[in-house]
Amino acid sequence: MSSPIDDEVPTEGASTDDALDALVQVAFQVMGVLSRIGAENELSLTQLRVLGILRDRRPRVTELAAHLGLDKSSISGLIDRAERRGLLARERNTEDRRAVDVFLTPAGRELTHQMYDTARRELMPMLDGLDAPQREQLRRLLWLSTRD
Amino acid sequence: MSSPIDDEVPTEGASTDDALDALVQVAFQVMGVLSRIGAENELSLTQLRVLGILRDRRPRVTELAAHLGLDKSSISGLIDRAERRGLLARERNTEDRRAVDVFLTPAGRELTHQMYDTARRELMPMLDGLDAPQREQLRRLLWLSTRD
DNA sequence: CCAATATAGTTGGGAATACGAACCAGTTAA
DNA sequence: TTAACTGGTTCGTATTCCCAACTATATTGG
Repeated sequence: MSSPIDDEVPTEGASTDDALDALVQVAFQVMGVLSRIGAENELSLTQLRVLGILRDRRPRVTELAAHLGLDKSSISGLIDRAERRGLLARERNTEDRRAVDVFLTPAGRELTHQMYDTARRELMPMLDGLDAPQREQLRRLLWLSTRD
Repeated sequence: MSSPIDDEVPTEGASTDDALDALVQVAFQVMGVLSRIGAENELSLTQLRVLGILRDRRPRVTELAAHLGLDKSSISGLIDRAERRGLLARERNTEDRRAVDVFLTPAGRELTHQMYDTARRELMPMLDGLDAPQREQLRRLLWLSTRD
């Protein structure tokens, strides 16, 4: 059993792996920043995400769960706590009265906006080494990655 | 604010924001993948990270905590459980006998390797839209971002 | 039209994560 | 050699997340 690292694939190999490595590194850094900003406002990363999703949506609980990749039972408590803090609210859906819509309150919208502003400021330095054309390039490259 | 004559200086706004947005999107996707791979092996994202860090290091507990941005008290239990599963081990540092070094067992190394292999395969599709030169470019751009 | 079935959300139990405070045990400084 | 400091663990608490069980509403088939 030798180390299976020795494969020398012509064009696919090293460049791709390194790009992925870099991507993972950056991903963790981004999470760190978002996590910290959340913590400063007594919000978990997941709650931060919830607020982010609600910025431009009014999903029902199940849709929210799907977005987050979580079980719907995990969402209830999450919503409870955020609702208790007045950041979001529930409302019974009128068409399907089993369903519950979730949406930001004005206070929640305000806080979300403020946090995402902070996030932008704090993430900015990560791109310090890039000039405008490089940023544009990065955006285009990453844009391709998220097209699903 | 829009002097259409010279597009040199004030291109800070939209391009940067969009690049950051894309970055955050991708970061969440990456986390999702890693998280799932961890879960398939009954490991939390944090534990996955611990194993990843131990691949090429033999830190003491405090160093590990610093790497993860966690309190050292959070690390003990984490190590306990992974140690109980035989994935890593502790050893009293001989120079400073208060300190405890943490390192992978062969089994832990094996599992880590296998998971990171899977991760590479699963993250690969994210770069599907990019050809080799673009990947190289991405790597270089992101590389700059992680230079701290 | 109504019983069987499916779906939406909540609740409760249990394991894991993370923090801070309190606590030993070793180390360094006064 | 005390006194102060540092490295790790333990304890108590809050949160997150899953699964299973449950209630309420919707849908379907006979």
